[in-house]
Amino acid sequence: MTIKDIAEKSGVSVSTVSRVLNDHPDVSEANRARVMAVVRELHYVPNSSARDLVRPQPDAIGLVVRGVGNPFYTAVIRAIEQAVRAAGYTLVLHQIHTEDNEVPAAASLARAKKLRGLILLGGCFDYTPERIAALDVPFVCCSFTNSFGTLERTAYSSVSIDDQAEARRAVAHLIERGHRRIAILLDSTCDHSISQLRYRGYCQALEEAGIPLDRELVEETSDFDMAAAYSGTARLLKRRPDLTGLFAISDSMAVAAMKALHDGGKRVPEDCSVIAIDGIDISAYMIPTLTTLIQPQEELGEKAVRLLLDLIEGTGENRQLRLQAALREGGSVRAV
Amino acid sequence: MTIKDIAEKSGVSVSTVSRVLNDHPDVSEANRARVMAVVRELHYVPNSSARDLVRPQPDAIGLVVRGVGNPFYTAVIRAIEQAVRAAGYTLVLHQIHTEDNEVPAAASLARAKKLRGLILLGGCFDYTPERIAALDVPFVCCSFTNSFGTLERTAYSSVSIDDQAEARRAVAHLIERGHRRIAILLDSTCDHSISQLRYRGYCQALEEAGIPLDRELVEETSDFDMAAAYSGTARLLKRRPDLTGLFAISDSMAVAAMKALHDGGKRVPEDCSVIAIDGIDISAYMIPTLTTLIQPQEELGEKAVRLLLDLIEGTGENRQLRLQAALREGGSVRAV
DNA sequence: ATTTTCTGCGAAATCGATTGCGATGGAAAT
DNA sequence: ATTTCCATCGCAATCGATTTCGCAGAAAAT
Repeated sequence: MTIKDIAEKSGVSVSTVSRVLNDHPDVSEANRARVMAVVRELHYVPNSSARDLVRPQPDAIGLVVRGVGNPFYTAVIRAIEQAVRAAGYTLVLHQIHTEDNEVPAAASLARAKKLRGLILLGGCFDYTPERIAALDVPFVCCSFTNSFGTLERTAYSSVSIDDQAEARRAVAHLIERGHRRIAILLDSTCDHSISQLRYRGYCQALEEAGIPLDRELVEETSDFDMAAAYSGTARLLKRRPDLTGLFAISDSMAVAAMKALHDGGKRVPEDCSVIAIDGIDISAYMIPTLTTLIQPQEELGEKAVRLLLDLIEGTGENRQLRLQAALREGGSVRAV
Repeated sequence: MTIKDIAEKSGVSVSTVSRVLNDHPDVSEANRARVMAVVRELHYVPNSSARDLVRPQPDAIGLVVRGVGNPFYTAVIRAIEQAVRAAGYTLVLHQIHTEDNEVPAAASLARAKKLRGLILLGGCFDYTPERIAALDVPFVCCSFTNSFGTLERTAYSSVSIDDQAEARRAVAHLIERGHRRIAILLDSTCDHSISQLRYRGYCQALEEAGIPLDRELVEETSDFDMAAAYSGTARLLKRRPDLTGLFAISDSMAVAAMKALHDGGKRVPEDCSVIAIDGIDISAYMIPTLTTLIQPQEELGEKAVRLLLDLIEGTGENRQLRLQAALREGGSVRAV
């Protein structure tokens, strides 16, 4: 059903129908009513492709998220959505899974929806410069590590915390309180990922304190979910029951770890301290409250949007922002 | 920049360019290379509106979620996405906020993206039949209560648990274990919502057990978040320190409540038992493990998609599915 | 009564692609 | 030397809307 059908059935020209549909003044009340009646009767909806062809489409930007499941992203997404809306854009959200490669997804998304720009949230960014160029759309990475390493800073925009530095800070926090046998819980779902950066921070903190790296204290789960974190911690505990501190690379992993410690007979923080990075809402309600480095989730989202808008409307210059996390001292860490 | 520009710059007709772009065989290697070179050089991307005008666009269905923040929806969304993809459709995700009215949002979404159908997830559905008709697109409600009451069962498709019955079951679980002073923690962000249905179930269970309703044991938080649940529980505790059981209408509220109980000097479950509904992942990692009625999250999503596909491709008949929740007995409930 | 001003309306151009069909040319077959 | 065939390519129609422009005819001004 097209506008022509409406025109015929209501005895006017397509122009008039179009005018009615777009609230143009140049149409009589009688015709307007007649056309509207037909439109309603036939449940006619204008073809948006045809419409967009003539009228420039409303500006939209896309958000590609890997694993909406992670509660950490929730607040970020919310902030992004608000900022995007405030700037007069529409947000199209696209979820991808870990198995997928997000480049094609992002590209097809951008193509299909005529997006002005893209925000890539939560994933790893190990693309070659060629693949980035192939995207051919302004984009910014949010909490999105580029571990490919070969990219210059001007190759893309990004906003995130300094993963390595913050991880170092978290581990140093434990070391300062006398811990020496500190385990790390990380996940290896994505090579060269945030996990790797935080692992480097862990190593760095140990090194600075003169503590040799003990591979037995490194537990790498195969999956980025709580069940894996739980069983990983259980294995860790069996291997090294003498550990006194645990650094989890995410709050949700820390939560699962605390449960595993508890079930394994370890009290937190009396027997083992736990620290993490993220600052998801629910971690404040753990018993004891999780000590963690809170990422500025709202700010991450807002800044990401700002960077993207700069790219789209402004200078078009790539920038890389590193925000600071804030330590929340809960009850999960104790000096030994 | 249009296909015509590409054609001119590479010295061929638009047809040839189009053929190159669409991998048609009827084009020489020389031309193909030349055109591709120009395309890359100019970073040309075909206008999808124009393309869609000629070629029918891939089928997409939309998912309108109120508050992606709620971790309960995560698994549902994942299941929906998978099912949608498996059926050969694309999923467009649209987040809305509690302040917004989701009807216009959904309608504009459907219109703008030419969606074949809509899934409304997690919200309340108090629309009049007229407003539903105005949507004019196949849709199904998933975990989406219709409390308007005036709608016949054939007016729309839906899938959810039987909120009232499951709430009754949860509260009965406490009553069977000897509890009589059972509080309920609910939220009133949305009138006539899931919260209301679960409240009815609470009342029903009490009534069946001959326990009079005590308004002091009913705590209605103003916001659907954990902070509100925490302070609500604190108020509750101050008002009625003699309570022995607590029914939270969601897992995340239960988590906050457990923290408030703990901070208020009540041990769970020794002093107060806690039960909830939802079954979010993290609730299994609480200490003690939260006793809850687990909603079949994957099944909810899968069934929702199935119902929608029936509407789109099949009989077009509206159906209403009620799935069963499964009791998980954690450590948060104890007999008195 | 004639001219001028509006109001409404329709014909047709336009947006940027895809594609059927016919034309062209050279290679192969006769 | 014709004829046939096949591989390429371009013309033009088409998709479904919006919008400019000009033309009617009624209303207002002269």
